Amino acid sequence: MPDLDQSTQNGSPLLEGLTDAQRAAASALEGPVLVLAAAGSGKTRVITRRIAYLMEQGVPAWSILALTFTNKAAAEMRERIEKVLSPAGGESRHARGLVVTTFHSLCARLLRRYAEVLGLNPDYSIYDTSDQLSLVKRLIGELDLSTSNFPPRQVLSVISNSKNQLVDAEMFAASAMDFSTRNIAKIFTAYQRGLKKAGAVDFDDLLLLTAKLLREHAQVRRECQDRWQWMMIDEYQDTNRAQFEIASLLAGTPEERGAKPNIFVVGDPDQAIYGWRGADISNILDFEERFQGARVIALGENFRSTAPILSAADTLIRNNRQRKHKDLFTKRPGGERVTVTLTRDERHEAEILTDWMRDLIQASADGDRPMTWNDCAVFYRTNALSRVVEDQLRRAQVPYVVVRGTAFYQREEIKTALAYLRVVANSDDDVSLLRVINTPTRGIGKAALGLLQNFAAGHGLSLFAALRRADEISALSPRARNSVREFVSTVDHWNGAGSFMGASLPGSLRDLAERVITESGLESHYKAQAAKNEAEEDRLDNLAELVSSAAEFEENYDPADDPMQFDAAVAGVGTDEPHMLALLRAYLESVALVADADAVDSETGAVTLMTLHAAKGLEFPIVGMVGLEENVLPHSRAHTSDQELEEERRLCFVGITRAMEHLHMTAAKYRTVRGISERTIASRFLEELGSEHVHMTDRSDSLGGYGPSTGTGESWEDSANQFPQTRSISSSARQSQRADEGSQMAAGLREGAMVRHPRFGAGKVMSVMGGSNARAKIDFRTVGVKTLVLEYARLEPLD
DNA sequence: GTTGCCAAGTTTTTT
DNA sequence: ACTTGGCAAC
Repeated sequence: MPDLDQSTQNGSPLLEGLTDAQRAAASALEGPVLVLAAAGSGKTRVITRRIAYLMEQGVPAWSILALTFTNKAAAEMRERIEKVLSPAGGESRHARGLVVTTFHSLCARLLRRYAEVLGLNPDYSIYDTSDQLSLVKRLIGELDLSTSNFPPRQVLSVISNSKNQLVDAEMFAASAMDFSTRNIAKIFTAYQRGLKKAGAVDFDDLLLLTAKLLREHAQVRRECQDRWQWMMIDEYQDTNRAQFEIASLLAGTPEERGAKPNIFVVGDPDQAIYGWRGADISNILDFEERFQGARVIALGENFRSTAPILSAADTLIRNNRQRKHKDLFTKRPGGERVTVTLTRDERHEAEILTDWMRDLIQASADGDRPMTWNDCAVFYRTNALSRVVEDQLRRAQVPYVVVRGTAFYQREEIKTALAYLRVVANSDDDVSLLRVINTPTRGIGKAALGLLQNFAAGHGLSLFAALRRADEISALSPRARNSVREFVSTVDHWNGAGSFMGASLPGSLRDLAERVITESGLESHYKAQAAKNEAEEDRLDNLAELVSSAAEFEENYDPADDPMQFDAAVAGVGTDEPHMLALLRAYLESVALVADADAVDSETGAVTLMTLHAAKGLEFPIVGMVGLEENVLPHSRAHTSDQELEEERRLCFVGITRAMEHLHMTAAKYRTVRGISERTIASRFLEELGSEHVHMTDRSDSLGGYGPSTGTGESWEDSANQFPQTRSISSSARQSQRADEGSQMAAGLREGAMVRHPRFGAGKVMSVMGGSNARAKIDFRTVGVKTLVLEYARLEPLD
């Protein structure tokens, strides 16, 4: 371990520009440190500088491990570190080997590396919610239980909670007493057996199995501890029990280390919003107990928001009882009050926010800092609320982007194509195989499939192994037998019968993806569909987009980036394995672990729309929040306990504290839920903002003539005096003026402009279509005209 | 074996 | 409102 010179540290240029508290945190190098960082207090800055500073002090990059919650946050942090290390730009040599990643990715890699120790297939698939669901449904059937007594979703949620508490199927079964719980335990056990047989793990297993691996295998633990001498965890308040255990095991004990472990965690209890996913705020309290002698540093000063926004947030969060109060303060003077508006209905709500943003942008045009749509964001509690806002923005021709990173991968055609690839990587993966075996239909229907599944179960085989022995099933019709034979040989053709050594193997991941899509018949299937139904045309584009995503991944793939390449000597494992398989595996892993928040792109020139959860960690000068109503925020499902209600309040707090300069919160008097318009009740959180820093307006009766008339409910009457009536000044006159500009910004592209695509090369923009899935028709020199979904197409403008 | 229609449940947030 | 799953007709 390098000798850290404590005396010179404050002189490092890397610590310049930090406040005293920030500097204290960034330069607290050794031993356990807990940083309680209030919203907007510069915690990312502290972590970034600290890592850079460690390296400057001679700590090798590869001995540092930084954990974040989203890939996006990890990528950003890495970028910022590289910037700090070499401000002039250019390759930074220092950062090589530095691991900045998410808990889940780290675990995925650890499990890959030590698969053998756990008796796990190293080519394991990662099951997402829908894969889990289809497995559990099948098992409930096989166990002769009914899905109405055991709703698969609920069963899965019990299983997930259990795993997050580090309780595996065995332990769960041991403590299951009543009838229902015992049956759930049966399903749990069967589920784990099913996963194991399929060579698959779910999201929770990634954590649970890693915790097990580290706990039970001292050798593995030692290897990891030797490698990572310095650990950092961001958003620590959102770690669950399993993550705490993993962090704890990686950090080690003073006895194991011969010194206090260097673990540095940063969190804010007021921003804990993942309790429902098993996150446990007591991890913050337990930190000092587990890591004796931990230093605790508080960052209180806010550098993000104006005073009124901050005061409103502070006033709100004081309503949480289970909380240690810490002052939020800013030295920034001035700032306008927070706007709260009661609107007629959800369309009116979206309209008002749109006008508001447009007016702010206009007003700033002549100032020293002109704003653009890029500076605006709209947050909502549930994804369903985005639609109306989208509609309104589209009508007003305002460019916008919906942050939903997982949406692409959940489309039917993409899921199917990926299922094919998963079968190529791991033919034991029954859930994926079942998805593709008759998609598109190839004559292996219910009857044939039943026989094959029986045969598999009877011989203890995976389904694919049963397919290979289809000839032994006499009941199978010759026709089906033929289809099966053909299917098996197609798959064999793709993966060299599982060995990836066959002569006809495709040379690249892109080729493989392309071949799978055509040779599986998916392409012609969707082509036929598209000919019948225009709405299906997207699917072909999406499949093409998947191929480019694979191509892009391949281009950026560097096996040396794998955090498990401990060093050339230790890495031994896997050096002579087929490159193609490693690549495919890494690709499938990367698509399995995308998060919604990963799709945030600050360069689009568009308003950003996202859930409050996805907004964590971000900031925008102009923020709108919709749906400040009871049963929306706080959500109707969060009314059963104080804990849930307080989490909703923190969620609201997170939204407010994203705003730097302007904040507008709205509530609709009537909201259409599942087709029917319902009277709403204003969110209790609005009152809890206090009145001093808030400007409330009731516009629910303005522009009358639409929606039900007032007077039926008491809900708004109670607080009527808080919403003084004002006349709405429509800015629609200004709308058309900026409309053209807006739609072009949506794409960031103009017709006739030249762009570069990672795969297709240079091309000319023929036309641009805005909206939620903005597309552009582009004429490429190499491949001709293609329609691309801008969100996924990584186009670069060329001038 | 495949296709198309109707009924029912459904979504709170996400790795 | 919108998707999903089950069932009957082709």
